[in-house]
Amino acid sequence: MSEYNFNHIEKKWQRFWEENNTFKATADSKKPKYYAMDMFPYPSGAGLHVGHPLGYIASDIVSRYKRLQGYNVLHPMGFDSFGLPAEQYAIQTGQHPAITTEENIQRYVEQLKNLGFSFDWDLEVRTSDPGYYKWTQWIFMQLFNSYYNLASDKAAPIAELVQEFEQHGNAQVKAVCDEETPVFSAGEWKQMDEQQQSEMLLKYRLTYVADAVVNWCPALGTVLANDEVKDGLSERGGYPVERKLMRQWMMRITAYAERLLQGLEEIDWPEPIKEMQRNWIGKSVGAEMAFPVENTGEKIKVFTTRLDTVYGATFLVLAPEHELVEKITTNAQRQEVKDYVTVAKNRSERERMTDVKTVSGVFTGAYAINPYNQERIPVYIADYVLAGYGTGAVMAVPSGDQRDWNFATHFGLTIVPILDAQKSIDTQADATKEGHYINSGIINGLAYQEALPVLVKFLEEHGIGKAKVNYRMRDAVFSRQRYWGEPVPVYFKDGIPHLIKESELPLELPKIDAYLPTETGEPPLGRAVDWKYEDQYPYELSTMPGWAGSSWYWYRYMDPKNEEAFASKEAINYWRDVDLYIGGSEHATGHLLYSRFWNKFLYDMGLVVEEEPFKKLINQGMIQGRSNFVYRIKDSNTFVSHGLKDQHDTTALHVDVNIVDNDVLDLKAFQNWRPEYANANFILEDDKYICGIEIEKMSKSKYNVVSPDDIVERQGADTLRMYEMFLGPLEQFKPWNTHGMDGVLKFLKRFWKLFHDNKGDFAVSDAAPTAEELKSLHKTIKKVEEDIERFSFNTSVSTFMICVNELTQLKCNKRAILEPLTIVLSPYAPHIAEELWQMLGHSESVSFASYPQWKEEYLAENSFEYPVSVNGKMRTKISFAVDTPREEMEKAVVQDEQLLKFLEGKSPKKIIIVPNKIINVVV
RNA sequence: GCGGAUGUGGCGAAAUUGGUAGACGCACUAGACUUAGGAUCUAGCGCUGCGAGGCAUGGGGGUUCGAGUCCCUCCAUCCGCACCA
Repeated sequence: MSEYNFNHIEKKWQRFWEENNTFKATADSKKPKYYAMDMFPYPSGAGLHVGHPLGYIASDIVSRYKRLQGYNVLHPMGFDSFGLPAEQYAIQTGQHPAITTEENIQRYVEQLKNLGFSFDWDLEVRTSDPGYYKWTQWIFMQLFNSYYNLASDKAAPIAELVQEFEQHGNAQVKAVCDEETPVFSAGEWKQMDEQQQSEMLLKYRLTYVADAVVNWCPALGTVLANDEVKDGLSERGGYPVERKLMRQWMMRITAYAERLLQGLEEIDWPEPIKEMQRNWIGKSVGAEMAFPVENTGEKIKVFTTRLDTVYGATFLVLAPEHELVEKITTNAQRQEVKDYVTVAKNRSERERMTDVKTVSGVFTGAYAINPYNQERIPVYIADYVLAGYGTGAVMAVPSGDQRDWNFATHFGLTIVPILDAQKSIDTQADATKEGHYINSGIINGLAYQEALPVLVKFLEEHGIGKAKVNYRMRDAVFSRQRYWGEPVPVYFKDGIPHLIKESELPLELPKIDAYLPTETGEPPLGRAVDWKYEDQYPYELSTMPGWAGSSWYWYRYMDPKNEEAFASKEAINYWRDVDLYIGGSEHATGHLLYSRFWNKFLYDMGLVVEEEPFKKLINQGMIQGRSNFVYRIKDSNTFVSHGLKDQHDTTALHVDVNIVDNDVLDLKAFQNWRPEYANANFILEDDKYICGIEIEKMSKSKYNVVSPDDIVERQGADTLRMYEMFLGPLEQFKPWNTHGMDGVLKFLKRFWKLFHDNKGDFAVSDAAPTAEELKSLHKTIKKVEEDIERFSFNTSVSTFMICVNELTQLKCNKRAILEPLTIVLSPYAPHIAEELWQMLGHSESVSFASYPQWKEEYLAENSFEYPVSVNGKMRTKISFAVDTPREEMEKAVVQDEQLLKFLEGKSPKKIIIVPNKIINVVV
């Protein structure tokens, strides 16, 4: 073989790896572990496009590198195979989603194998596999059987709680539970019947059924989680979403709010993602206090982060949905309030969000009493107060809050200044905390820091409130009215949910005749015939959301075939957590938060050993599509080239990027593309049809999808891998662009050529390498090591190119240089590396070679040239051995003849030596 | 509005703790070879100037012997959150 025949080489080694199980990972190794994982894909019908492998290539490079470094590497791949598209397809065609899913996975696996990833395919998992979702259901059962104990600050078995109830009631219990949970004694507990006890326990369980206001999407026929709704539209499909009260399974993620927040401090994640999670959790520290309502005996609870402004509170505002609205409204105001509430309820989330400028609200007729100064203040309702946040009521301080100021100004309410340093509050509010309080009773003359404890003490002494931490995050809705998801392992007896027995897992999806809701509006599972627990009790008919299966899958990879546990103790103790997790940032508040929640729960249960699942996270940027356009002159079949389009009235149309080369349209191919274009005419510029371009998301409908298969066929997988890395920093978003791919292929050809003589025969020399050759090699090794350690893969590719350019110049074909270079290159271009490694006489895979370390002796023997500046001006250069001590260098510098010329007789004041960089002399 | 990021040639980009800005690749120009190919090799390629040199990292200011990098300020683009009390 004389030419670099990548097609032949790549097929050969992919087969070799598969047949030899080269990348098998087992937990019993004596080596240190490294767990590199990608976010597993949803296997869509469109197959992979060139954007998908970007993150996989990066994690594969790290995996191969870590193997060379002597680590036992776990590098698996699997499929998040429950999901909407397969179900939508099933609705249209009647084909079972399992069949579609299976076909799509086959295609994905084939495409992934073509790219030469070092996955251990024996570990593949699929969330829709009953052997897998058995354990998703099992974890659900553990959550159902647990509550959150605030005393120990961790989850605990519900059985312990029941025991406590039997002995002492719930007075001593410190647990996360529903707001309205009443206090009861042991006696009262025992008096309750089974149904009442069950209802009570549901208030404590980490997963529970409750009537909740949910995001209902009529078009999709299901509820959606908050993170699946963007701007009032569904993330998938972009359908409108409405608020609806429904009985749903919920996950008590709020119990973990504080730990989810604190945990962010320990993990090496990109700051934007951490910030998004902090934002989502939305912690705010403040106080909760009750305002009594005049003549009613009712109290309005408010939450505030600015208790210090309480003397400036001149009115209260309730959310229109607040439960007290009905009770406190006076007869005189009743009609007006009713009208306002109706209007507010009928406004969609979306309208409410877009219309934030308009001030609206209604007086209830009621007055509350400010407990600090006994002032009588009016109570309003307004939709700028949200029912779902805090207590659904606020104390309004118009001098310190702009929205309150706007409201007060609009309705002519009193504005009381409370700080002496406050700017004029005639035109706007001033939210600063500077100065000393005025008009403020017990805190007059104090500053913010001194005032707060005084106010909190007052609250507590009078029993009207307390300091409180509030979180924006709500419990997660866990039900989906869908077929293609995990069945919830629950049946109902007299309306009370019961878990099925563990031995009965998995509860498999029943067969149904159509994948649509029933006539009575029940979820598709309601169509299953004879699907009853013990032939009499109805099962839960909703299924789990998409995030259920992906919230623990990294444990299943450790031990995917285990039928006794979700993973064995040994496997979990060995692999522990994911060292490197690569995936898109779109999962910031969904998958990544839910996974951390479930992991913390499993940790509390003693089932796993690390509290945080993903130690290091990298978000790879999306590769965008580069769409091409043709311009059709209106009402004609004539297409005008991009440069001339402004002379005509045209319509821009997407054209398949595969029939465009370098923005030049292949006219023949275009005429054959679609029947209606067969007789198309063209107006050309310079004899060419130039297409317009736009950067968009890669998608079928935009005809800008580039499949990796074609690239692999034409330029090879190694070229594609290196090129995707070369394109720029991993985290960055960048358009797909084939210009430059030739440069990478050229590099691989040159590397191949170094091992071959003029006739194209394999030829390496055993001669000893020269210093120059060694320097080139070691520079490369050092740089590539550093690059991989800091996930800067694009610069490595440049380093390889420089090295091969240098060696080509030196005509170096020496084994002592090329052999280590092959090893270093192998994570990036594994196929060509294996081929050359074999030619060099090795029988095992290059992955088993040990990584060549930067050699101490080499450093000591070789010198480094320091540029020397005098007062910032570059003057000369002096060479030193790499590890020369600083004092020696300083001595040598002042004696250097070249330098003395520039010092002009003056002696240096200061000599600054930056290691390996520069020497700076200050006169 | 709040929070986060980014801004360097014709293009993708590099510069790791402040230390010779533009490595490497693409495109482009000139040349060599030739079985004419979308192959290979050589040289050039930020702006300006004949030249030595001067000017350049979104704009302005500062710290420093020295700033793409640090500080202040303004501008632009992208992303996230958004009546959160």
